[in-house]
Amino acid sequence: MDGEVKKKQPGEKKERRRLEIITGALKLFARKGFYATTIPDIARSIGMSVGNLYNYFSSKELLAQAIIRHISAQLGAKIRVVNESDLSSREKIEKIVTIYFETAQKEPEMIDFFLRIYLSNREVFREGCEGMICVNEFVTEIMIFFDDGVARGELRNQDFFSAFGLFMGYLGGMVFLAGEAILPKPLEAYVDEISTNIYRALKAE
Amino acid sequence: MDGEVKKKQPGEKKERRRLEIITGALKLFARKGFYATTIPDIARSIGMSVGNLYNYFSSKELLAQAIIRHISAQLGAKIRVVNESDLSSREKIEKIVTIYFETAQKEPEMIDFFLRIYLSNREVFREGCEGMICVNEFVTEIMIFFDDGVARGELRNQDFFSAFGLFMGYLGGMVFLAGEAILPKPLEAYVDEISTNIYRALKAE
Amino acid sequence: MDGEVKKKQPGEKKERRRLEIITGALKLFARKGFYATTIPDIARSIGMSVGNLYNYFSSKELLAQAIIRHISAQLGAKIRVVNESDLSSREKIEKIVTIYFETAQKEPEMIDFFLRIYLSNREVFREGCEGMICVNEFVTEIMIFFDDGVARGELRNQDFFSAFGLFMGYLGGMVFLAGEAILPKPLEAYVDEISTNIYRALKAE
Amino acid sequence: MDGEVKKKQPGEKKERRRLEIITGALKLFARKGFYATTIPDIARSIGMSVGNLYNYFSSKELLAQAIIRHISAQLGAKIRVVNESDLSSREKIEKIVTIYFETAQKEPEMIDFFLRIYLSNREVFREGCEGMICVNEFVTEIMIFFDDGVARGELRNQDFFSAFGLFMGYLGGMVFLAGEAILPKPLEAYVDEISTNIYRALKAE
DNA sequence: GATGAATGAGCTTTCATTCAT
DNA sequence: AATGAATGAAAGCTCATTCAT
Repeated sequence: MDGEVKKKQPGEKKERRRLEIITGALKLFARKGFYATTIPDIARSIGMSVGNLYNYFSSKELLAQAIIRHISAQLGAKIRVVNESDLSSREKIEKIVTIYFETAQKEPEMIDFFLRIYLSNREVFREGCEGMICVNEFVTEIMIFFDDGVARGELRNQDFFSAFGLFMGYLGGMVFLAGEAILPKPLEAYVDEISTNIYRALKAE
Repeated sequence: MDGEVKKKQPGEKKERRRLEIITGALKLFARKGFYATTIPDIARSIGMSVGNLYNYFSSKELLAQAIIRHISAQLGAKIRVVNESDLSSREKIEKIVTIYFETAQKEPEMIDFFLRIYLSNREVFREGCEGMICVNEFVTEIMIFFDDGVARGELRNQDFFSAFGLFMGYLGGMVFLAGEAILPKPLEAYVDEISTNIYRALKAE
Repeated sequence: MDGEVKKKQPGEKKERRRLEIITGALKLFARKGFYATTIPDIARSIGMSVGNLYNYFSSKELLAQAIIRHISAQLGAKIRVVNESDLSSREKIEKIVTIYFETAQKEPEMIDFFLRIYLSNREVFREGCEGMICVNEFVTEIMIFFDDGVARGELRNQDFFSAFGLFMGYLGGMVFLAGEAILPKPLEAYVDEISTNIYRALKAE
Repeated sequence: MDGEVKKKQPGEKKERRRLEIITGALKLFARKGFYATTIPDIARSIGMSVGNLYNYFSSKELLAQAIIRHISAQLGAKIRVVNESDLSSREKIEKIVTIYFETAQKEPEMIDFFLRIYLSNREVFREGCEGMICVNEFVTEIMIFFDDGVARGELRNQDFFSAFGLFMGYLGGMVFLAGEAILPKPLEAYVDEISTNIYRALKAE
């Protein structure tokens, strides 16, 4: 009478489909922008009908919001690993920069969506992603990294947002420049320089 | 110095009208985004007919490109003044940060357009603004600032783009956070902290 | 009286479900109109799946037609009681008016469906409810009332439809005005006046 | 300096186009219903592009509201002529019934729109036609007819809406029956009988 | 130069209906 | 009998752009 009843858990296969949509839409949005990507585009790219797509996400905006939550969770999880290690702040910075750039290299759509869709089309996220709630998991990990560093005496105690803006603005800026094919060297080649810059900016004393 | 023939310089009044369009469109684009702003919107906002507007800019994209060039020129000019002064690099950084934040405060549409329209809707600038040519004047001034600092031995010699990404990514990130009303303090209150962070990251030794 | 085999009577439980659908759909149609009511709406409102609903009614139109037949039967039955009484025509008119208004008050969806769905969306009833066959039971009772009155010498002998149009058009018009909250008095307050008007119009001499 | 300036009166030709749309849309709405008539249908029927139609009416609902106002004005004007004559109430009733039926015969779309679109799809008129304001001109004339009759002692003084419901419900009902091809005789053949019924119902004493 | 009516492709979204389970 | 995911045609509406005046 309590043997796990599998049936009727509202998802399972539906959850898989949902993820397919998110992944497919993410790619298109990142490549072409929010407005230049149409719902038929997305549906076609994953072999689903327009109507059915709407059974999963009842508007284009809601889909975009699900995507940013997805990205935030993915990136957050990767950084959590770093936070849970016992590296020094200097080493953690390098790890995080590496993670960010690797992601930008291997799954460019994730970072691109973040930079070009989420940060720029605020009207799309106004209702449903107030403040930073849709990006909460990611921000939280950066906050933990920073607080830990301060607690250990490795980083200067300053307004979190000042440090956050430096860290994320810098990385975002570099990925943008890379995307525009302006950088003379490949992104990875900058890891050391950038980590050093960030560390110098944030370190104690 | 006054013999110049006024009439028939290919523009003059036309040039004035052109600037009106740029200024009006800039405001609307920055406020509502590229796609949500319509040509009739723009025409109406400056009391001009759609048809006539097309006599000045033959497409919405070309108008947007003219705007970003305009912004780049404005910001570039402000930074040139700093570069031409004989302040130390540390002081110049503070000046530039102040200029950027003041602009964000007083003419938010300029920075907003840069962050939300130019950086994000790349498809709009793909043809006509390859690389950073439309933003050239601004980038050049930052480059001059950096090279001077290095030449004077005040800044570490490193890849320019690494320094540029730090500087502009950081400032852009902070303005974004301010725009989202996430910052606990007003933007100006961060000038010192941020300038310090940037200087520490870039300084020699 | 109890030997009847319960199982396998081609309906029984099926008949009960059918009625549930009719009642539920009636409410929604009357409230929101034919086109604004969706099949999923209806299914949800009675806790049935869309697929299964189609086992009972193979199209939205057929469902609407079943509903109007249902209403006609209900109203017809109520009027039959009046016809079978031995009241005078004057009294019968008053009874019928009262029944109509009471129904409009207590089960507004019945009258509303009649006025707003059946009378207006003729395209829905074009095939399947030609003429007045779907509303036959109701019309028949009005006809009986009229013929009786004429036979008894209480009502003037005239074209039935002229009398029918007066009777039903009048009542429908009043319910409409009531629904629009235009009437200064509650509907019941008009029973006497209206019955008098109808009687004067139809009475012999 | 005061010779009538024709230019720039906001309409003229535009007004003509507007009327074309109203007339064309009226026909389609009356024939197929509000929801079954599409904007492309309407545009095609008058040889205009969809986009341009929206320059005249910014929504389907607003178009429908313009139509009912148009109809009300037309019918109101016809009845006004009767009101301004010095016929007896009995004769006026006959005139009005004749006008109504003639209109139903010659321009059936006007009466049909009134009965099937305006009266039934209230949601369409909820915002913009509150109460009876869109149908004001017509109702006013009926009110004048009634008040005059009472003032002259020809009609019984009773609640106006009771009389209005009788008059208009009756006529509407008859046109409906005619439209359903249920009447054994042509509509005009009923004028006398109906006028008599109405007169008997309303007359003094 | 200036006007704004006109075009029409294209967008997001809806929904009756089907069908594999 | 029952489910609800899937389909896809079609709807209302928008807007960059053109062009006759």
